[in-house]
Amino acid sequence: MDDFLKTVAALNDETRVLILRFIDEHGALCVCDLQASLDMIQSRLSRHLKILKEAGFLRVDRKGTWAYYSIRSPLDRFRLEALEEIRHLDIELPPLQKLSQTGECKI
Amino acid sequence: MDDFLKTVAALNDETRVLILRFIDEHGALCVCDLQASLDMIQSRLSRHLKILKEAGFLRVDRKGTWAYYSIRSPLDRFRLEALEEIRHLDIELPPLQKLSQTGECKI
DNA sequence: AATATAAATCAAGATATGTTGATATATTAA
DNA sequence: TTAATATATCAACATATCTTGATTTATATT
Repeated sequence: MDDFLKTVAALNDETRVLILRFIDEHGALCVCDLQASLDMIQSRLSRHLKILKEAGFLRVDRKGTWAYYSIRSPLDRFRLEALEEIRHLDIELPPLQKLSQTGECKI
Repeated sequence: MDDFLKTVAALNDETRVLILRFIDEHGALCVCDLQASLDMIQSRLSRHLKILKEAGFLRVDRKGTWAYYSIRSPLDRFRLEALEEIRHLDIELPPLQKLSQTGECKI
């Protein structure tokens, strides 16, 4: 029950659904990429990324000071169905700003 | 997005998961049946049943003063997957007390 | 119509969750 | 070691959600 509730709680926020969808669309992204792309302050993103990670949706890979978040794989059936459902939502995704790649990352 | 969040918010509560699972197990039940079976006060149940109904999981059929709640059918794919996931949770279901049938319903 | 019963709604308080700005931690480079 | 950068965490506040007991609404019975 706890795992299910944690999973569902993670989905129960518009910000997190957007983050999940955005990472689903673009693959591994670091916090500053997301910050620039989604126009969110860092502490806010960090909080939501942690919740999504602990709910089993995301994984983190550290490369130097960067933390790259990507969709965890494999996802179990329910989480996969949730992600699929999110893919079909009419969400306007802002353009990707990949600052970490161009070295422009100056939060 | 709103529909998805409403659906997910409805699932994001232990009480509602139990109610959903209980009705899924026993079929149509009225509020006083649930009250007796789940040992919850009426206003609490009424609130959660409304949330589950408005999230598309339950339907209501009024018969006299009784309101029978049952799983809405057909369920769309995601809600069905959620229900299936809930079926596989290790939830201890209390025994059914069908007061409305025996005329013992005296809230 | 008056009464009783089942369910819905409301009001108040307690708890949880999200946001922000500030601070702490960790890694890299000079 | 010191400074800089990316990320994580904390504290404070605002908002949302859940619970309970009281009240209201709707239906049925006398």
